[in-house]
Amino acid sequence: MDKKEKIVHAAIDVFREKGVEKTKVSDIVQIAGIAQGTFYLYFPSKLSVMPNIAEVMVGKMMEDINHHVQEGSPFQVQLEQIIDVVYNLTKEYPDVFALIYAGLTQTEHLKEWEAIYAPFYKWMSEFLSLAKDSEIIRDSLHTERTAKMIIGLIESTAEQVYLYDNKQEKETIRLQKQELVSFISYALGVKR
Amino acid sequence: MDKKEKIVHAAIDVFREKGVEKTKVSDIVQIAGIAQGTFYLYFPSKLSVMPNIAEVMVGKMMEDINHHVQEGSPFQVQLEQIIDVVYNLTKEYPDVFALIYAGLTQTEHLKEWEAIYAPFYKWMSEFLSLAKDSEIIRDSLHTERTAKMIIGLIESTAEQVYLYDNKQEKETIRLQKQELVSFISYALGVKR
Amino acid sequence: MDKKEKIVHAAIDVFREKGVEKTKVSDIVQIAGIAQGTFYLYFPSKLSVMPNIAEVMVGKMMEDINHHVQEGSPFQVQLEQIIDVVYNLTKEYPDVFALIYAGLTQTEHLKEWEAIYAPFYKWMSEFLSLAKDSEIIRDSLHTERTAKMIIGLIESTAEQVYLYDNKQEKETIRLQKQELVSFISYALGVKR
Amino acid sequence: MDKKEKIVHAAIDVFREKGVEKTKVSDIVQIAGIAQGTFYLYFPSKLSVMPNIAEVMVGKMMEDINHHVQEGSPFQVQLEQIIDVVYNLTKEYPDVFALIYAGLTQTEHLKEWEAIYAPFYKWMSEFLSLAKDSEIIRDSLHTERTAKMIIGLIESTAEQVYLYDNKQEKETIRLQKQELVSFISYALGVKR
DNA sequence: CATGAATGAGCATTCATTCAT
DNA sequence: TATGAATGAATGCTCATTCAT
Repeated sequence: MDKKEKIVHAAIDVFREKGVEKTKVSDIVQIAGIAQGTFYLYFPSKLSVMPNIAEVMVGKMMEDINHHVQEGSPFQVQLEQIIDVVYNLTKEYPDVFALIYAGLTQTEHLKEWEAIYAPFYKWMSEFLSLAKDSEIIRDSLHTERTAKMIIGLIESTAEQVYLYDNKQEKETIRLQKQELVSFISYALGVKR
Repeated sequence: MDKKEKIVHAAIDVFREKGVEKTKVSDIVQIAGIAQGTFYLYFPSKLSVMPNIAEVMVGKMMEDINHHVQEGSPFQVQLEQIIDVVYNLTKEYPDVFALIYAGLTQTEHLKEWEAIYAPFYKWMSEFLSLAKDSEIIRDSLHTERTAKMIIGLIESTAEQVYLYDNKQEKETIRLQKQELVSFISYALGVKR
Repeated sequence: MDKKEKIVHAAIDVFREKGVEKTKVSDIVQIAGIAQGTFYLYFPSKLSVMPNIAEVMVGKMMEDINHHVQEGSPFQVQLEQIIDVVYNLTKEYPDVFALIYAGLTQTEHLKEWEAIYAPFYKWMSEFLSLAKDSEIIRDSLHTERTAKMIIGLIESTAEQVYLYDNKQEKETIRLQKQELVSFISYALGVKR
Repeated sequence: MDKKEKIVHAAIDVFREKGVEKTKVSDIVQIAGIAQGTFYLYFPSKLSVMPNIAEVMVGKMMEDINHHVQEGSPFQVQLEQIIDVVYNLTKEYPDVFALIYAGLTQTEHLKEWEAIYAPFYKWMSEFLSLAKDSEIIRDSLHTERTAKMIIGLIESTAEQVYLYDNKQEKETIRLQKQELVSFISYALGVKR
């Protein structure tokens, strides 16, 4: 792992623990095990690490998707698998996405968000296209637009469950997921 | 308007203009027209104003909903009106919601979020209940859970449109909204 | 107890607990159970309470002396009783004398110290005079000067025992006191 | 002279001139010729410099003792020389000792006092031991305990002379010293 | 490339003091 | 007299950034 990667991963850890505002560059370099000055060889400022963090997180997301969503499975099952991936990542990194969001908001990097999220959007679009071609979902939907909606929907519910609500019970989460699968299935007009 | 309100409204203005991180307490008190020390009589820190800002924003939201959503109108029209309200608020305060979100994440106030958002959740639940009772939407959905989903969905798409995508064209936004109405209508199993 | 007395006693408590520098006027008024503004009706500043505190402490000292030193007892016994009084007060208020000292140093009130301590000096002078007249102690000593020395000596050893040395054992303290009695007795040329 | 030493010496100067309470960290760093932030690399706060100041002062004391107390001289003469050293230092730094005392009281460093003063205590103990072995002073005294007493006694009289009493006349001081020499000589049972 | 001691502008925060009630 | 909310000057302290090694 090179120095740059070390910094990014250290930043994720520290941001998670202390929040963006309270994190000092000195905290990051300490965890990264490098010198204070070295940080500035790779990043011009604390917040400029954000896009790289986002990239890492989206990378994780895509990796998990590729690992856990089985192309052969029925559409609804794949949908559940996608939801599981997003929920699990949100659970594991309860606030990193919020953090990225916050961090990006505070800089001029917001525009990069689209580009960073592009792989996930693209994957979802293709997933929907495939289903549309196979006539599994309704023909009237616009795959790109719908892809973004679904991703936003899954993420926002995941956050509601793992961030806002004070630690819900397993059963509640299961019900919530089921409701979400139904909601999306109906929305897509899945033919059973 | 008492001092506390003055601070909250000044904070909204300054946060919008400069972002949370770059805002100094001195900026806020200057706009609020009070002394530096007075701020600390009401709030222990800059970020602790966040929950109150959130309250104000949700208040605005509920007010707009009550003004613009006509109870007599057909379900789909009301749905469009709700979406318009959320989109317009997001457009008017493009980053305040992001800010609240970010600000809350950075403090321990995240748990208050649920309570602050409660009025909106409740309104939406009742809106769905009514429609369910009138057999306008499918009977199988759970109104509370679905209410949260719809709110999360509308907000996340609104943010995608007004925050991430570099200022979209009007036409694109219109299409996006239409797609959203369809998506939700299908999801709810609206009987036409 | 009138307001002024309340302030002085509250100040003693708070100074002991937090030290002079870290004590806020607001702490004092809170303990005194009066309003912030009321403080300034009686004292112009935090440090100006010091001389009154000193007075209270010297008052306590004189009171204890009058209670515990028996005029009829042999000289050495009375000496031990004096030492006990000073030691016990130092033990009970381990740092108040240091505090007064510190507080006085920081203002222009140092000169008042002499006046405040005067009763104790006077009492000790007379105690020595009496003993000198009765030919219990050597005739060559100057009672005023020696009085101050003895007081300084007893106080400094008391502080060494109760402030600096990390909480000594009872036995050590007893030995120390005995040594002190001997020391002073020799110094005064006590005839046995 | 390294940065830390610079800070300590600057602090002594500023504390002497303005008193502890009125001294700002910015005053110290200005005299020390370093940056504000640098101060905090070496000391966590203004008062935490105190133990180091104490060390410097005790260092000065020992140096003067070694210079001015002649081992060959008669016991009484050496005693006078010790008293002169303490008096002169107290005169030269009329409030630094008070300051240290005050400063230590206000922090948690009081316990360090013993360690810092140790060299002086040790020197005095040995001085007494030697005199005891040579049968110059009475055999019944405990050297360590008596050493502390004598040091406390000399210091407290010096402070009475140079701090409390409003600038005494030379003659008064001479008499006071003489009285002190007598007092100690009797106390030690010096054989003439 | 890497370091980490030093910097000092910048800001949050405090708290003695006031004054309208 | 008594109050305590409001004040804002004063200051401690932080921490991103630099640069000589």
